[in-house]
Amino acid sequence: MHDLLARLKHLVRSGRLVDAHRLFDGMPHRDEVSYATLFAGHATAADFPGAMALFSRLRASSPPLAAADPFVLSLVFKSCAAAADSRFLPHTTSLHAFAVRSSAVSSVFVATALADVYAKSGCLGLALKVFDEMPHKNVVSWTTLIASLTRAGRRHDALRRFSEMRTAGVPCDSYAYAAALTACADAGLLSRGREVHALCAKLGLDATPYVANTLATLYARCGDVDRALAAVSRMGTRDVAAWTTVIAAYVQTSRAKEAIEAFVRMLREESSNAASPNEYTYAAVIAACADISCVYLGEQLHAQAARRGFAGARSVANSLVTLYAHAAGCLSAADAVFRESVVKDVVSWSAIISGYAKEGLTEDAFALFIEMSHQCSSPRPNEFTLASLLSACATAAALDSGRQLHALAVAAGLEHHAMIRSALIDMYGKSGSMLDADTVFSHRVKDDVVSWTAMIVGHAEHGHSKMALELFEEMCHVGLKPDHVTFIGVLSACCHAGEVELGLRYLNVMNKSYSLQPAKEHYGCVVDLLGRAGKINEAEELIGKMAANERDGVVWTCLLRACAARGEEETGKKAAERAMEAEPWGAGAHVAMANLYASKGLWHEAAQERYMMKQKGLVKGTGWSSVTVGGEGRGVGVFVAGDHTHPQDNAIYGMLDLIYFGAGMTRYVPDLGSELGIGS
DNA sequence: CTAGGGTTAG
Repeated sequence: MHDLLARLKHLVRSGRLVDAHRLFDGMPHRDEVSYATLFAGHATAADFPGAMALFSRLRASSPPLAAADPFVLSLVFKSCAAAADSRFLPHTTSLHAFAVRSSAVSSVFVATALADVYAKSGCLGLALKVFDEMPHKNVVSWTTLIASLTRAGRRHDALRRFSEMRTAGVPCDSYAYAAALTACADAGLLSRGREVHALCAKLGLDATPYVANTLATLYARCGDVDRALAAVSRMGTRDVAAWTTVIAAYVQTSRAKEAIEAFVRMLREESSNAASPNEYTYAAVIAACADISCVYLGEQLHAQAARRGFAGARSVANSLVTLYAHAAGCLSAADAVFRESVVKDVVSWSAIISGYAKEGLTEDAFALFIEMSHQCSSPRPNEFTLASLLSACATAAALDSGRQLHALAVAAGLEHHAMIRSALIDMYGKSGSMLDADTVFSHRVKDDVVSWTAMIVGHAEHGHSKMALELFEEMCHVGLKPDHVTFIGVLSACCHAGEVELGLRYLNVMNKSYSLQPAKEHYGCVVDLLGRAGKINEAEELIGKMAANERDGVVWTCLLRACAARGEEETGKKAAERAMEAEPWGAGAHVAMANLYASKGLWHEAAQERYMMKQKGLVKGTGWSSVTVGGEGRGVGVFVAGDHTHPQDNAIYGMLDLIYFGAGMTRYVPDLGSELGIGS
């Protein structure tokens, strides 16, 4: 008999549940112990239906066995908690009732496991009730309570319970410290975390793998990579989680290169220290690739993860969708990974939605959102989902849809979220309603740089340059540090207002006072500003100050446009050449040159540019046509009609329509409107 | 034979 039980234990431990059942069925006698052993197998397999079937069998057994056995019940609950499926809630309720009737709840094991089930099924209220009714709580019960509160986002309550537990004199173990540290890490409470760190260091528990990893997570989330690495090095050998924590720490602090290097080192030491990357590791390192849009390496990691059988894991799939959705021109790859992934959560949906939103494919983004809402176990949209959709509305200037999303955000209780607030301001600003943007902005706590920036950009885009600049000064006055996006707004406000001196000063301030290195976008604004003011030489000089690899098609096209406006043929030609070098696929330089020639009445040269575009295959689509219109200062020279590749240009089509109608001309459908010198 | 913990993606 003992021999059979030992064999059963062995089979369960090695995960051979089917063999274990066969042995179990063949046993001459089955008692609570053999049942419990088998239940443990169902628990590790997260097989609640199997556990329930076995439980029914136990209750019907003859001679009768004690179904209320604490060993048995705690394992049934454990398998339910591991399955983490809210559909099992009715079963949990009846098992709870059974446990109460049979007084099994008085077992600290049963009650703790039951509370854990409720917490993991999203019924924190019921879980807390079970906890509070427990006559004796031990360190495991307290830890479960603390972890449940943390998972539900109630970190401060979790830490209160941690203090309560210590006051009650329950000695903490490494699990308890890890739970408290997780609460600190999630809430970003560095000082509280350091206190807990000191407590467990006194007991020497900071070297246990779980605690060390939690400490590393805490410090990494607070931006202190050095402390995170120090925490990990306290443990004997780095396990997978430790490596992953380190890699993730680099990713979270925007150090993608170091993250990738750490991963490479891990692979190199793989054979000697037996720590192989798992799905979380791949998810983290692919996220690093996504951050720096390194699709090439990301694809290799994709292949490697697939070979090792991790590509199907939800975390890896989500990282891959993010990688491909984030990089230009890989949306179909993102879509393929998304469609292939079996289990989709709110992160998967949000990632793919943001991919379509970023490409300006507003309708597809909304179609996906609707598809997500129609899923049978539809994930509730969260701040990431709504923010992506709001940015899609912003690019499409879709005010009505934006308003509906605003209502949705209010209904979901997300309107106060910083991410949502700034997305709303941006959407209202880009959709033409600064009044609504201002309402969102002024009714909330003004401590968020992104919201201020969205307001500044909004005012700048509306031509309210003075307001934009006043807002910027106010923002600095209240002690907020502008970032590089803020300066794009500031500089474009100067550009719209024609404030040459001011623009140059801000470009300088950016570097001197805020130690922000101006990027090509900033130079682009000022080049445009100088060009519009007719200071073509200064504009050219400024381009000379940029790093060579920063000089993209946009700055050259800015200069070219300025030349076109002033009829500066020589510099214009030079700029056009550079623009074509930087963006051989772009048609803008040809269009601008055609405009330049058209404005001088050089119709033949203008036509020549059009012909070159056709030669280069830059004009796609059927039935393309081009029309040359005589100048008269109406602003429009040459335009080309082709297929729409940039739906965000819709606003520009609209503006051009107006101009054309105003000039008594017929409507047209161009895709290169932005190159016609209209807009910024 | 029983209950709790760390690593990930938008």
